[in-house]
Amino acid sequence: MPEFDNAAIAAMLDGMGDLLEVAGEDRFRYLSYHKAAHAVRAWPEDLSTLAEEGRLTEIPGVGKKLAVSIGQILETGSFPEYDAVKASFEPTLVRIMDIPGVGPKRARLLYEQLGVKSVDDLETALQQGRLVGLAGFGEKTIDNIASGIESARRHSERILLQDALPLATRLADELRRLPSVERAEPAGSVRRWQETIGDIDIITSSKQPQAVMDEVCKLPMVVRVLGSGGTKTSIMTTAGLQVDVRVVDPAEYGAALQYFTGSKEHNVALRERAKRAGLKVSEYGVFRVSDGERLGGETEDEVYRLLGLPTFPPEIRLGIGEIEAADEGRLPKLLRLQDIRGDLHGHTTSTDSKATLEDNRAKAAELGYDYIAVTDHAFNLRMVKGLEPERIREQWAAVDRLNAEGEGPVILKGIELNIAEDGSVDYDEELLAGFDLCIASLHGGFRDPGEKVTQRLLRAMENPYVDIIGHPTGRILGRRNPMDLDMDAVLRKAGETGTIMEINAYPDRLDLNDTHIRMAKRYGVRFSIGTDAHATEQMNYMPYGVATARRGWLERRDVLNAQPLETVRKWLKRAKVVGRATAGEHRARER
DNA sequence: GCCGTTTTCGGCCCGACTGTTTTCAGTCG
Repeated sequence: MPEFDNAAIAAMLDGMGDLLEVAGEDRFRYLSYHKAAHAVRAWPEDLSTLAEEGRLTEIPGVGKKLAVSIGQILETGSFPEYDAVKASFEPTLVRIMDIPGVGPKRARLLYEQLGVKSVDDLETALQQGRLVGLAGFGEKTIDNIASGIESARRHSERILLQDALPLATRLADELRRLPSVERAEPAGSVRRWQETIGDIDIITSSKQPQAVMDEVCKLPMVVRVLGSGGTKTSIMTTAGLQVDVRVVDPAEYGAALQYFTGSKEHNVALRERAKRAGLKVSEYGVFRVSDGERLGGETEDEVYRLLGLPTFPPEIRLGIGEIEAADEGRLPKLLRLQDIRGDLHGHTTSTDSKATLEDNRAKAAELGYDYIAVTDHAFNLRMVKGLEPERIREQWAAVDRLNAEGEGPVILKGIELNIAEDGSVDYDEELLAGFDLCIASLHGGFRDPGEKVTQRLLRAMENPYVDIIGHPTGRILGRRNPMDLDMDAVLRKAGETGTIMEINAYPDRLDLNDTHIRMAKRYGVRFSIGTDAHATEQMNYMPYGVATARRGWLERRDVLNAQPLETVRKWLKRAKVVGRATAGEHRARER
C-alpha cells in the first residue's frame, strides 16, 4: 500500500472534482473538492496525523463527508465515490479540458457522442471530420479546438520564474517609458514569485488606452501579435513567451492590479469576506452593495484598506489562510532581501565552479554581505573532483590568508558532504570538526524507494557535524521529481536534532518549497537560504530563495543567514559538539 | 460538499468574451 502524502491526497480530490464536473454534477459540489484539495495541498501537517487525531475537519473546506473520504484514501488508497465516478468516465477524459475552448460540457458531449477519451482521441476525431455537425460545435469552435490542441501541447510545460521575471520586469519598464502610459507593473504569478509561470500579465494604466495597445504591438521584443483589443493585447515575444498586456483607467489601476495578481483562491476568499461586510470587489474597484457606490480602487493599498485588511505581500496571496491570519493579527513579518547577511552555499574552482574563492568574496562584498561560506563538494563526489583532505587543508589555509587581510566579508570554511547509502558522510570526525559548517546533501539514489531515502536523510541528520541539509528533496523543476521522502518524518527529525534545512535558491531547485517550509516551521526548524552558486553571477539568485521563504511565511528570526555572524555560529549544531570539546580541553588544561 | 456576527437551509466571487444564437450557454481567468 503506497503512502499518501498531502499532495497525493490533494491530487485525488482534484481528480474527483474534475470527474464530477464532466459528469455534470452540481457546480458547488465539484468545486468543494477542488477547494478542499487546495487547502490540503498547503496544509502544514501530515494528514495521516490529523486523521489519527480526528482533526481532519480543522482543514477549511473539509467537512464530515470529506474527512471520511480522506480517511479512506489513507487506508485503502481510494474512496468509494471516486471509484464509482471513475467507472463511468475515463480519468484521461479530464485532460481534454486542458484544451482552451473545451470545458466540462463539451468534454462530456465528445465522450458520449464520439467516444473521445483523451487528447489523442480528440485529435483523431478532428482529423476525420467527426466533430462537424455535433450540437454546439460550429465551424469557429472546431477551428479553435484544433489550434487549442496545438497550443496546449506547446505550453504544457511551464516556464521557470527565472526566465519569466526578467522579461516581465523589462517589459514593464519599457511600457512605463511610453508617454501614454501612467503606470505599469507585472501582475499574476510572476508578481507572486511562483516557482513556475504559465503566462505573463502586465497591468498598465492610461487615459489613452488605444494608444497603449498600439504601442505594445510595436515593441521590439514582439514577434507576433496574437490578439489586440481595446483593453488587452496578447503578444508572442522573441523569447517565445506569451505576454498579456492590459490597460485600465488610472482610477481602476489598484483594483486591476490586485485582481490580476491573484491568486484566484486569494481573490475568492477576499470577495467572500467582502460580501459578508456588504461590499463587492471586482477588477474595477470596491463597491458598497446597498447603493452600488464605488468606494475606491485607485491603489492596491486602498482596495485592501477598504476591506479592513493590510496589503498582503504578493508572495503570500495564496488563499491558504492569510486573510484569517490577518484578521487574527497572526500575519508574519516576512523576511526581506535586505535582511540577508551572507550566502552559505557556494562552490569554487577547486571543484565544479567557474569562480575562485576571491571571486566569491568580491561578489559577496558587492552584495553587501558580512560573511560567505565556501562549500565545495566533498571527496566522495568523484565526478567533480571532490576534495581530498589535503586539498581541504590547502583551502583552509587560503581562507585564513584572505580572512587575515581583514577586508570584505568573512569567509567561513564549509563543505557540501555527500550522504552515502547508509546515511554516513565523507571524512573522519577530526576533519569534520575543523569546518565552520557542514552541509550534507543527497547526490544520488533519487528514485530509490521512499523508505530508503528517508532513512538515509534521518541518519545523516543525527550526525552532530551535519549542520545543514542541502536541497532536501533533490527536485529539479521540469527535469527531476522530488525524492519520495516522508517529509513529515524528515522535518520532525530536523526539529529534534536542530538540523537546519536549506532553502536552495537555485531557480530550478527552490528546495525546500513553500509548503515544506510551512510544515517545517511547525516543528521549530530553522532555515538557511543558499544560492548553491557555481559562478559568481549565480550569487544573484538569492532573491528567488528569499521569495520562497516568504511564500513559506518565514521571518528574519527563522533564517540562519539573516543573523549576524556570532548568531550563525551559535545556531549551528556543531556549536554544541565542538564547543563542548573545546570547553573540555580548556578545563583539562586548567587542571 | 461546506458552512453560519442575518442562516442547520439555502446560499456558495465577479465579470467578460465567444460563438452560435434569437436570449444565452459555455468557457475563462
